[in-house]
Amino acid sequence: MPEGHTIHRLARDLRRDLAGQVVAVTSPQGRFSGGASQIDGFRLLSAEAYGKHLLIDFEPPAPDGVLHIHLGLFGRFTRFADGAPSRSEKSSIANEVSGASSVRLRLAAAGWAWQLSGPTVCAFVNDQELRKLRDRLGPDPLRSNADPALFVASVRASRRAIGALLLDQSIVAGIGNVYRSELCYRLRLDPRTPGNELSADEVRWLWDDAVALLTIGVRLGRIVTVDAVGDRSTKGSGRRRNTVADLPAGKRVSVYRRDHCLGCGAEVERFDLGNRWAYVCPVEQPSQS
DNA sequence: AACGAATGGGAAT
DNA sequence: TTCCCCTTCGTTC
Repeated sequence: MPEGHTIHRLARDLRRDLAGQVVAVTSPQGRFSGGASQIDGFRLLSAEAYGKHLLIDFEPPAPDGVLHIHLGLFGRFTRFADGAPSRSEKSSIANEVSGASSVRLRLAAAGWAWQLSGPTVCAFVNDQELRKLRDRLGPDPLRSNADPALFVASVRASRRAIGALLLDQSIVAGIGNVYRSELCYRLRLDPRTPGNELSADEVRWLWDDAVALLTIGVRLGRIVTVDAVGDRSTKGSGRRRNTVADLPAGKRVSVYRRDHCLGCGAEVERFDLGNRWAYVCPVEQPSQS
């Protein structure tokens, strides 16, 4: 499910399956903004992620612009072999049979087909709209050319709570509700702390940890923010903890949606922060005031 | 069957 | 701030 790691992994997989191929683009649901036909039958060049946004490029003479997809909370891309829907896609099949497809977009090429359902955005956008989108996104920890100083400066200039800033895609692109609670926990930081009360080192630590966690998320295909047992990979910053291995369900996060803190067993507190639930361990993340 | 949540975000008020 | 959209899945009646 979709925080930045999901979209970057998806972009990688789409490139692997479809880059360089002529792709049949359709919208079984019929709700593709602008119409799928305008990019149907062109060669797919690349797929890239910027934060939680997925951008897909087609080779001219396809129209100028890119296919813009945002999964939102419910969106999902599913891969099928040889165009044959897999058995796990029962509901999708049932819907298609009944004539009420939930498939917003289908990308089909030799070997593989990908189907998108439930996205917030699926539209072909021109270069100007694309620029507008890029302009309202902050640095993405998963992009190698991202500038951490931008993140540090904007956080330290704001009186808003760090937990709200971490969800603001114009401050940092790609972090969602799980990572924000887990990042604050790992720094033993109350997410209600105003950004301007944090030291440059603390904010930089948040950035570096976001890079580490999101990278692991891409590799594993799921969010894991807890150190694997026996993992001693603390070289480098020393303070940095690197989560490298997958862990069993129930041991992958420390506080998010948990009743008790995985670290110390204290009862986890939950409160609204930026219109989403934030989770803290009141023992390990004591409030400042 | 009906309801509520869910790793999100934009538009309207 | 509040409302609304998107879909799936688990729980409750």
